[in-house]
Amino acid sequence: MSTAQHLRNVPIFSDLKDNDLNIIAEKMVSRSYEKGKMILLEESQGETFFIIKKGAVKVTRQSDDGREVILAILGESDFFGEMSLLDGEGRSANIVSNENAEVLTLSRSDFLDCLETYPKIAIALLEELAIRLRKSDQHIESLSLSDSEHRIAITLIRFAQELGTIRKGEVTIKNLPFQQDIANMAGTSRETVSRTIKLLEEKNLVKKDKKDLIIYNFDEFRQLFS
Amino acid sequence: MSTAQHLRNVPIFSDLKDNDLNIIAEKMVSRSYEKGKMILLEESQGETFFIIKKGAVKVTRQSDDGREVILAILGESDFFGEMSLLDGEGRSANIVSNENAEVLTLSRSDFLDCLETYPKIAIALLEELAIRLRKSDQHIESLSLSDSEHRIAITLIRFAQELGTIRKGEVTIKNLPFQQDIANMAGTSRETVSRTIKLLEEKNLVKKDKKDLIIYNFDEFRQLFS
DNA sequence: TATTTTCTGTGATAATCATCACAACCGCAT
DNA sequence: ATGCGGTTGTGATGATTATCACAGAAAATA
Repeated sequence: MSTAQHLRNVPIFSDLKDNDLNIIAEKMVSRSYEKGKMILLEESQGETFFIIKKGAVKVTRQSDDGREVILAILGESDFFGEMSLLDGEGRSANIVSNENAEVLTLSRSDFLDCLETYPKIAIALLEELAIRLRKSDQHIESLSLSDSEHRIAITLIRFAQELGTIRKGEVTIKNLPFQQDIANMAGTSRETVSRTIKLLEEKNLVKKDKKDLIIYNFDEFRQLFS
Repeated sequence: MSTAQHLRNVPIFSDLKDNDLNIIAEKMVSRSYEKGKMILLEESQGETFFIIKKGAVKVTRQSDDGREVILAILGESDFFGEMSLLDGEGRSANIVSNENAEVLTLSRSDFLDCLETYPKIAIALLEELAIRLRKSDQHIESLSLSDSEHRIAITLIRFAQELGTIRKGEVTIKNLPFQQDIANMAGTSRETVSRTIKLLEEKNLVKKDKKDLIIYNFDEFRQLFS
């Protein structure tokens, strides 16, 4: 698939004419990272905008004592790196490739040019940031007031919405992330994730199937936990 | 002070020429709310953009069982309401006036017109949203990995940065919010806030002075807790 | 000023959950 | 197959912190 075709799938570029898309596509450079590599380091200068062509990345923050908080997991056609380009601050999060990943990159100046040249991109980007803020707010709410069962359930709902496939009300999350990653998103411990998923299975709300997780009745599940 | 003069202090408008500022100012309507009134209700349709002229508001989310999470406290020259205007989703948070407050409002269509007409506003707004996302990320990190002492300290740091005045390394937070509000931001209980602040006093890190809180050495304090 | 309401301090108790420790399991390379 | 690194399941234990209960302080209202 051509670079322009990839861009077509990215919400912030999808409004553009083919012509303009090609112009931008030419400025982009493709790179790839193997699983577990750090793509962006906390505190380094932000000079690049990234779009995920293939694979997935974790957006994390790390505490002094080495514990990791996962802010989000991004997949194909998601983008990152825009924050420090926009506000000029250094990076505030690390980005680690979660699988082998291919990305398209755009330099700081080309990115900012885009915003000036195509106001539609700026507006689409505003929309996307608004959506992310909303998700952050929900995340904060869940961390603030729920017990671990709720927090884990809400994390599963997030995965279902982003990685899941629906079939008659039943959602299958293919390739559920490791318990440790779920724990780092839910603000709890790995062991508690293990015990809680078992509990949810005993309540007949979910079922594990090898690497996948099935939520029997997604609407009911959401009702119960959010 | 005229409406245009107020706008001048708002980051996203500060780049504009006087002329353009006046045009926008004319479209704005002033309203006031007494303390404790709900300005915006969760789940209602978002049709207005607000700028705080005077006073302060709480941005909150409420759980089914009535507990409240405070996402942010906004003060003069801050704005809100942009999120549902941008992504078209319903409100995701409540806004409650924390003191008697006066706001300037702009209708949905006037706001969107502004973005189209003045790309600078769109870019400045992007910057502001990036800053907010960064704060959210920090908030999420602190809720995920700290114990209550750290979470409360970090909440105090947030207040210091937004409401505090510095004097030779010593920050005074005038009119510290109620313990219950601090607890709702830090994701803990009111009693724990009481005990923790006492603890911080015993460690000679802070001092209460009537309604104010003094952090003796702000840099050291930040070092210790973030 | 008196009175009511709201906010704060503090003990006692119980619930939740992190942590440690280790066995079992899985996928993968030899 | 056999072994090995990474992942998961599960018990026991203790620490942290929420909750309840109420007294005292401060602020708002009459």
